[in-house]
Amino acid sequence: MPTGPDRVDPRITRSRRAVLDATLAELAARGYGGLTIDGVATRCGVARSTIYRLWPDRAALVADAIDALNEQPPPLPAGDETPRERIATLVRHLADAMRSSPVAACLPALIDGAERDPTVRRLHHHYNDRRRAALVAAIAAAVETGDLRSDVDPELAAVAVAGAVVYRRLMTARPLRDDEVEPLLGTVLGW
Amino acid sequence: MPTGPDRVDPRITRSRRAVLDATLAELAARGYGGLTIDGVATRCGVARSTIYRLWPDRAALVADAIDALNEQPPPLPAGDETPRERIATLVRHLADAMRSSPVAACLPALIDGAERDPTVRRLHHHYNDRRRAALVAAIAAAVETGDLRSDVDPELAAVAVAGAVVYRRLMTARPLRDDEVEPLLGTVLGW
Amino acid sequence: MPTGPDRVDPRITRSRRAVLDATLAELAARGYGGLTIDGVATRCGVARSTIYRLWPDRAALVADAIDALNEQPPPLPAGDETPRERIATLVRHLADAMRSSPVAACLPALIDGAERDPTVRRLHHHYNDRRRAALVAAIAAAVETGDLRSDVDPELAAVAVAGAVVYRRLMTARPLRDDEVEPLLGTVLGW
Amino acid sequence: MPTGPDRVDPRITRSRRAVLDATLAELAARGYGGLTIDGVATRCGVARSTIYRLWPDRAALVADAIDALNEQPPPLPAGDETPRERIATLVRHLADAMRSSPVAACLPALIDGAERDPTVRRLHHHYNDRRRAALVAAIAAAVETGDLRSDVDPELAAVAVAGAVVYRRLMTARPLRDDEVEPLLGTVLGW
DNA sequence: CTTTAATCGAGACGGTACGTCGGGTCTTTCT
DNA sequence: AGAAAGACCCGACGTACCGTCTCGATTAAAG
Repeated sequence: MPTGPDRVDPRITRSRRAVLDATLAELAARGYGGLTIDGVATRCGVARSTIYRLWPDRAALVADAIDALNEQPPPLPAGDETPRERIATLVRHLADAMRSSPVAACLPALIDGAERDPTVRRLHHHYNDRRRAALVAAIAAAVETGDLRSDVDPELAAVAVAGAVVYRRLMTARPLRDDEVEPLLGTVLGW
Repeated sequence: MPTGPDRVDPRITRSRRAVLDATLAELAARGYGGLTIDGVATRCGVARSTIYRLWPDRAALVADAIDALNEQPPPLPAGDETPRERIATLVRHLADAMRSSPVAACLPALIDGAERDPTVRRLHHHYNDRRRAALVAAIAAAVETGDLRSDVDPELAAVAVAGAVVYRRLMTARPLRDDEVEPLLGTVLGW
Repeated sequence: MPTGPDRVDPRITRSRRAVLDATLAELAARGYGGLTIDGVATRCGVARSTIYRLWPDRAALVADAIDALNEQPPPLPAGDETPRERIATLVRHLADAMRSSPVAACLPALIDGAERDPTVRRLHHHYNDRRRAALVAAIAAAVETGDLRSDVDPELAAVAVAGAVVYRRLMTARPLRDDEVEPLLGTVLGW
Repeated sequence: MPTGPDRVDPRITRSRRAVLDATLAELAARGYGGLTIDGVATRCGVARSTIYRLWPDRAALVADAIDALNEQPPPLPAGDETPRERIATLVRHLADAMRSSPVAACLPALIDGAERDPTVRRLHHHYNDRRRAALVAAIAAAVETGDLRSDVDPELAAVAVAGAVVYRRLMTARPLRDDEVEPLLGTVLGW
């Protein structure tokens, strides 16, 4: 009987998916330090021993879950008309995410986890860099087309704009609303 | 008739101080969810029972420690010459803090704690609002004196600048260096 | 339909036995009021939580241990020749027990425990009644055969003889020696 | 310079008395292992520090209390007519004591304490020997006068009678009643 | 009387045990 | 052969006291 081409037991795939989802939910609900294998198992109705069979320890599980969280390709708003509109769209998208997406829900846990675990830190920084890149590109394009002053540093500008949105989510009681995006861009980019 | 002496046992003050310091250190080292009364007691060489005599539970201790953390008035650089210089000083100060201060060490824990505990949340937001106020005032003054365009919203501008510094600390591997402050202000405020 | 296998996890039986033994040892060493779950756990190298899983609290554990202590059927010397010899054997056996058996080691703890806890009291009295019954029967038999005066009350005679042995163990510095048994019977039963 | 008449601060005498009484009450209520300085202090309304000032530790306090307990000379029924009547009186007295006196209330505690603490043991045995002596003397007198067989060993007979009374108090649910004293003497001494 | 000195009540402190909860490892049983 | 169940050890929780200790506040004795 030939061994299949790396066939994986469907039960495993099923368990894997359920556990990862539950892990993200627990991460959002209890944070990095509050996450518990037992909590995850209870949430997804799987036995603890199953989790321990599939991941060596808590750290590996969390890392795997974060990976899964970020690999879900965010519905990138593609092919906008002008750089200016594209920037507005991207920031609005980010502001929206900071108010309701799974990533935002896990953000405090991610930040805390990044502080304690090198692997989490690497993932966290990596995915932020990737996400920021689109904004940097749009801003650079705007500089290119003359929509922005040429002395604008695209990287710093992107950090400022994204930073404002993140800051409002993490450091204040009021996340940035959609209608505050335009004033923000007006103030920061001089529009 | 003068108010009574209201003497407080010096042993209490001593214990209180030691425990709060240790709590902040543990918060920085293990995070909000990882903090443990046992850990705090061990770190400062105080008996667990002493901690429970002075605070009803973990939550109260953490809240108190955060309060103590913020009430140490940071050496505000006061009375600068021009608004412009004052802004630069404030931001440089913030960038510096994000690289080395106790507050920055505890920041991930604070963010995580704010997400889980309403009291921590209130404190966290309150102190951030207070700290940001100085920057807002300086920017408003710059608008007043014409150093900044009149269409600049001081609150949003402050959020963008502070947000950039915080973003670099929390979301990337490279906190903002001092020599990046000027380029940041150049880009965001058009200087 | 036969009763199910009713298998009990061998680990449980093992822990149970170890804990009960240690409890008796602690009872002998520290007494009823000095017994400590921590002490028992330490003595038998079992985790405290294991004890709490098997018994609801200290009282239940002690009661169970006392039960176990008494259920080990003492090697009753059975089927002696004459009632007279049987009485002597029984008393010698008791005197011996009062000098060295586990029961004697725990006796002060049992008496103290009986004074504080109704359950212990019930067990203590029950097992004493049971143990005394053999002596009462032998004395009654001796009365029957004319070996003892007919006005001897077997119950009181048994109490006097057993009482003497117990008294010497609990109230004096010198437990009754084997060679004192014959004189005791001579004096009390007129032999 | 002659030392004063060893005056002792009346506050001390007062505290001392109150504490010793409370100690005996606690011994009766909680036993030797359950006795607690705090319990004693609470019971007699004295501060813990006062107790610790007057006695070095728990052991000394207990020993002192036991001493006080036994030094209250029991109202010895003196000068009876015949040895036989005197014996009956003494045993009735003991039976009575085993049902209601402070000594009987503390007896389990004393037995337990004697097992753990050499000092308590010494006191316990000493006072029992003293109390038993009267009975031994009365029995010896009865032998002398021919009221008892000459082969009766007064010491063993006294132990048997006293032992019966003590046994019924400590090992059974029914302490010896007054009307059981005569049958007991009838059976044991052949009356 | 007032001063002086001791006793006293109060309670902070480092500990230890309580009984509870839950975490991660590993064994046993079931399907 | 898995997965589910759950026993095991460990450690933190918050509570209750214990015995040590340091305090001011009282109260007795001496001047």
